[in-house]
Amino acid sequence: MSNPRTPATRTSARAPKEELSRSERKDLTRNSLTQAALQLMGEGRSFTSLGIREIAREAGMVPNAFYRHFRNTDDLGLALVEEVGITLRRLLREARQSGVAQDDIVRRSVGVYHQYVLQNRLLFLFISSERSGGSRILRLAIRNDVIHFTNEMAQDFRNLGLYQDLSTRSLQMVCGLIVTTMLAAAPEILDLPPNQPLLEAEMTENFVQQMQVVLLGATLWKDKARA
Amino acid sequence: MSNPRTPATRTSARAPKEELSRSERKDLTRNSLTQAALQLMGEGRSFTSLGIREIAREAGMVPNAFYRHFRNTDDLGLALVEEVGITLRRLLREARQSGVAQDDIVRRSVGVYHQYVLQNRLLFLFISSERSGGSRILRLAIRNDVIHFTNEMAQDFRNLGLYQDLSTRSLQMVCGLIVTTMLAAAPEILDLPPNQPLLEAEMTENFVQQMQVVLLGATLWKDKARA
DNA sequence: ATGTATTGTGTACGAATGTACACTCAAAGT
DNA sequence: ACTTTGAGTGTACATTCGTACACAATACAT
Repeated sequence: MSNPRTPATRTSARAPKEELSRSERKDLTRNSLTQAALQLMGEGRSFTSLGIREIAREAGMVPNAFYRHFRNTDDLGLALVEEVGITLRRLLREARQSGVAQDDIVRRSVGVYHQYVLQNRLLFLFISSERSGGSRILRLAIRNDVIHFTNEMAQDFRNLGLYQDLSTRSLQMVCGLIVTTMLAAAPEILDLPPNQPLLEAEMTENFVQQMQVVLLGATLWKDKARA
Repeated sequence: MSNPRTPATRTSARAPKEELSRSERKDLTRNSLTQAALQLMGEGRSFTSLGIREIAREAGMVPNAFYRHFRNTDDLGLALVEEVGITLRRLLREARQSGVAQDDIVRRSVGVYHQYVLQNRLLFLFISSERSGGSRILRLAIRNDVIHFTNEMAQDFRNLGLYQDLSTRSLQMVCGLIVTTMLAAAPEILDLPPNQPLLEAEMTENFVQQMQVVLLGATLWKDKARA
């Protein structure tokens, strides 16, 4: 009982509470770092203003542990951009599934998008801020993801037989317009005070109409007229 | 010559080099503070990451002098937003003057806008970053300026007799779409590497076509169809 | 001409930051 | 069973930050 060199009941913070492999545990803490960064941005901080100590503190670990996962904050930012890519891809997948051959497609899609933005609040906040934010590296990386997203959307339109008389180039151009409008709507959705159905309806209606204008223009777009 | 208490040739940094009234000089240094903040943002910093010392240093003054002009960095941010309002207003004015009753209006307007963004590089950088940036106060203030800008554009359309069959509400909706597209183009314009006429032409062409799609949709928009 | 208000300076201090170095200890490899 | 590895800890230090206070010097009001 009275062991001379009692190492018992160590109050170690990294107690192996669950049975997980080393790399699994590493992935977990790494994730908690990225989530901590997102959380801080959700509290009104911009990414470039985040500090290593701050992020580590929010993630509940000692500052130095940060370096076991990222070389610096920009490195963490790139990890977040990866999550952006995944999230946008998932959005497209969900949109694909949620039926497209209905009347009132636009209003339905806008609703789906609205919900998706709210459900992925922090990530869309990150996208919106950093898409034209301070770090050039992140900016370009996000822009790249958005381009991919746009092109996949164009491909989906193709697969669905929509706007068949548009060239691929023009289809991408139109999808770019749609995506721009979508992304511009995100910060407004996120800034909307909750439980204000009137404001929300007004914003949504405006958004729907803008989409309809774009699609109306697209149906009448003549590729031939181009030089 | 050998004056005992020689105060001569003081190396005072605030030497009254020119004949200016006090308030004029104050305005000048205040301006140099806001410009210093813009300059720092131009070097890849986000607004919320700027510090008082940093801004003052860039402006070539001692940290404490900052407080003679602004209570904190957010206060300076609001001053920048004011400049945003003025700049956008000026853009509309220039657009108004640069002839509207021409063929190829869109391409011409896009060119004017492109030039304007480049000429006001730092300010558009500020708008783009902070329109969905970290500080809620700045975000909403900028959003307000953009709404005003949009409505003035709609009014201009009215005055020019364009889109006469659109209700004011719909005209504003369309102008919102145009402004969204314009502002989304700004960061791409600013990130474009210089002396790459091919890339630039491609981007411009895309932008022009998107505008044309929007305007095409607008001409065919039927208000009556709305409930 | 004299006094006052205001703009900018100099010094100072506590708090926070990035990161280097040495450490612990459990998991993985042998 | 042992060694090695690597995630996380603890301490430390130079640097930077925001801001308080006293001060200097000049423009303005009287």
